[in-house]
Amino acid sequence: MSSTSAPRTARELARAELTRAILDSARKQLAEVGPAALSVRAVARDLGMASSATYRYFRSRDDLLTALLIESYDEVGEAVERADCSVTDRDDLAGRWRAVCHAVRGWAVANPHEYALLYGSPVPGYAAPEATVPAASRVPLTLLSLTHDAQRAGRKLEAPALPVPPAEVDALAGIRALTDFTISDERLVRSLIAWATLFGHISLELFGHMHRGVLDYDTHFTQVVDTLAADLGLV
Amino acid sequence: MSSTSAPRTARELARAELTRAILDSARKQLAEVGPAALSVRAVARDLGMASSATYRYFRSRDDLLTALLIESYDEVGEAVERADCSVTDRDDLAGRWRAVCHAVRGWAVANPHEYALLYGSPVPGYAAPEATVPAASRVPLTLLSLTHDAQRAGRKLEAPALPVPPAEVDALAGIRALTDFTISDERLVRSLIAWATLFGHISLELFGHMHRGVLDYDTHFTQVVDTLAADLGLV
DNA sequence: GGAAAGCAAGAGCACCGCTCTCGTTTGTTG
DNA sequence: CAACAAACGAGAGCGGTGCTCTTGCTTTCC
Repeated sequence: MSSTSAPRTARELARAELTRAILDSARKQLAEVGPAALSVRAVARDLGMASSATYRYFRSRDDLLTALLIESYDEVGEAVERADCSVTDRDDLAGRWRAVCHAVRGWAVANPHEYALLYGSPVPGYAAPEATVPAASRVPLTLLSLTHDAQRAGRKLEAPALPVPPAEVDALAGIRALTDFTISDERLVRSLIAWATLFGHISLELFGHMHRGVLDYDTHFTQVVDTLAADLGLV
Repeated sequence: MSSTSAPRTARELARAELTRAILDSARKQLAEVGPAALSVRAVARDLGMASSATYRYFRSRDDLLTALLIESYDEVGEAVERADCSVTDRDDLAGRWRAVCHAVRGWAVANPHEYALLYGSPVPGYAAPEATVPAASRVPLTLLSLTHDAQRAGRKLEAPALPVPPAEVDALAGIRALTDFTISDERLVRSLIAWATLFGHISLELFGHMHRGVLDYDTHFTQVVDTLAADLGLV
């Protein structure tokens, strides 16, 4: 991308600082009012500048949202990677799985609007640009590499593994192209299911669909995560 | 709620008709531009009336969205219930499960904006009123009653069932209060997991998180649904 | 028949994203 | 050092939004 070198001139330095200030203010507003109500004018007001001036730093509101999107993806991605690394016994796959899953949900609960921005309905006609892909991939890649470790450790899937027909193998070719390690078809399917379960659960919880059905989200989430760990043979 | 009786006077009839027309136009716009871009003024334009006049029928844009929310919930709920009933062999639990799951996804793919309205990020500060609960419950209740049938038929869960601690039993008391039948704790947990997996998968797919990873959504979804059926012992 | 309620329409308020212009500041180059 | 070009901030303005208020008209009901 553009010049990522350190700002030499005073102007470049001021630009970097103001860009950061806009992002911080936008991030604050995002956390308070949510993505849909994020207003460029309000950000400008917060910073004491004319709203038109902000357009020198972000070409549009969508561009600003994209920047926040990447920041948030990286934030949750880093939280998840750190949670994984925090488990000193690398062979404690179930422990790592639990740490990772609870890191995702912990971040989501602490930053519900950011989570909604990442995993909720996409904004109007806006399609996330390719630039977001690397940041967005951090969490799924962490999950996949964990199940790959389980395969290397010789753990067997405990949940029933259906035969994977050739069509399904083809359908999953994209993932194999994105990863450098090789997972068995059955384990890959199970991993994707766990991925969907994880985010499905968090979305259902955060978006209010478990209201009055599940009374204690923490407890139930723990049960779900443990069950997934058992399915994946991580225990 | 308000008078649900047939309109007697000409005025009441006109009111019912116009309410319907507003809903239809709004629904059309919802499908075209999505919930966030739905505009009261555009609806009024479409109907050739002043925007202020629509406020006699819906107190606010959120009220209009709520009405669309309920309609959509009922639509997908009915699609799911019909899919279940369409399986003549009531003992073919796996077939019913497949029909139900594919009905949910089929509706979602055909009505992505409506799906986003229901299961995506909630709109700004808006909380779905209690009036939406019955309609919203139709799909999960269908899923639950299906697994309940499996229990009555003596099917055994095939995926590993972790012991359900008392705290988790308490956490799930809300669901038991909403249903009249009794499912074992283990089966209830598995059902909730399947529920989360189902909607998690559809959300990940529709919201673009499987982009370039999964190449054939239909095939993969089928694999997921079949796997869930096996887990639940429906085969 | 007349009061009361329901109604459509228009003007208007405060806000939004975004663009354009204008005068100023900054950096570069001859 | 001077001159030019690029970047910048501020302001006005456009077309759009949700929503309210007032003003008349129509329908309903007593």
